[in-house]
Amino acid sequence: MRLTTKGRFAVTAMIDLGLRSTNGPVALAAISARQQISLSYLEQLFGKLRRAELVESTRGPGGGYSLGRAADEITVADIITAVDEPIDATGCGGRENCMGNDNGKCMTHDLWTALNTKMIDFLSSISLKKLVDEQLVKGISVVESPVKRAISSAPVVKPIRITAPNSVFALGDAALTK
Amino acid sequence: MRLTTKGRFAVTAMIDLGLRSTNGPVALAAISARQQISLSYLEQLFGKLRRAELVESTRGPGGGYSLGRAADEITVADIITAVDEPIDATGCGGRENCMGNDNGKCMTHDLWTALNTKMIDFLSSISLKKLVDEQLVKGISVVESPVKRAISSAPVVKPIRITAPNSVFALGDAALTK
DNA sequence: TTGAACCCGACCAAATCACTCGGCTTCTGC
DNA sequence: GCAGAAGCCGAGTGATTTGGTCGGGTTCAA
Repeated sequence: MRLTTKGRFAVTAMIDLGLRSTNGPVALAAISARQQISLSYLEQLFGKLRRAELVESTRGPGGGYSLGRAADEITVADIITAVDEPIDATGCGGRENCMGNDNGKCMTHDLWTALNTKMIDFLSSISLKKLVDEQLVKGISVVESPVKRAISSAPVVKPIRITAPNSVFALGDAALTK
Repeated sequence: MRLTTKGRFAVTAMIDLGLRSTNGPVALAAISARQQISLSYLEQLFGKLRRAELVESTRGPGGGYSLGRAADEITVADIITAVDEPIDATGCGGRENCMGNDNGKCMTHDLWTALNTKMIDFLSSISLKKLVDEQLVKGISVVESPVKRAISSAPVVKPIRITAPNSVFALGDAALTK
């Protein structure tokens, strides 16, 4: 499991979906507009999320995506592993033939799978529902999006795109060690 | 904070260092051989670790690296942020001018810094000492490396290099949801 | 003064990221 | 029954990161 902005986009989009999927499917175009994520990129991410059965799609007009199962049965780990699909990276190929040093099997193997497991456990302990509820508490208005203003001829606001630095989990204001 | 193999290499190397730094500094060449990490790459990583004061260097023959402070005062978060130096990535530039949607400030900001903080807290709760002790319990032999065999004319075993898939925290055998 | 070790910057191939484009399929509503 | 809204899909792309090499330093013990 890697942690990049890719995963962050996915989690963000899933929360947006979780917030609004109570009445019918949500169109990617809406999420794209709200979260400032490119539509085509969202399509790619949701393709993976759908294959992982975290979301379901409804085609045709009025269609969109809905959650594949209850929000409290989807974890952050699910989402991130779905879009990042890492497959394998124990460092030593996979089998314990990673010798070449003194002790039989390489340290890296055991060590990293241990830390790995901890991370997975942790991210698995955070459900989508939890994150959605946190957003609701913060007073986000989930009003049925007032998409009235100039139905098709809006100036479309320039995609600005902040040359997104793709590091994830950047340090916030809370002074860490550094 | 990103989580990539870079961070994994750094953590692995630091544990190797923690395991053996009881008697004098440890040479990068030794870590390179044991952990199968390229020497020059290690030099880059340790350059950053040194600048973050997580390790100290001793130059000249017999030199090497030692821990910059006690192993229980170095956390995994310290190590990863030292080598990955992410600077910023709240998605919305940094200030709360990330509007363009209905509600004043974008959801992404609060949301991700929240998750971010959780991750930092978690990784900050794991000390290097903890990881080192875990390795010791597993019966790793930290015998003073028997580097006697053919002092300089060894066949050097081919660097194999498993075309390392650089995903980090790959899923172990423990069946996750997927 | 040799040589073991760290130090440093330039450079590189491959992969990944974030994204675009263009064309398609499916389905609703008129 | 067809226009169009939506999802679906694959190819391509520039920028960045990864993981690494190379070549030269500097420092210092023996």
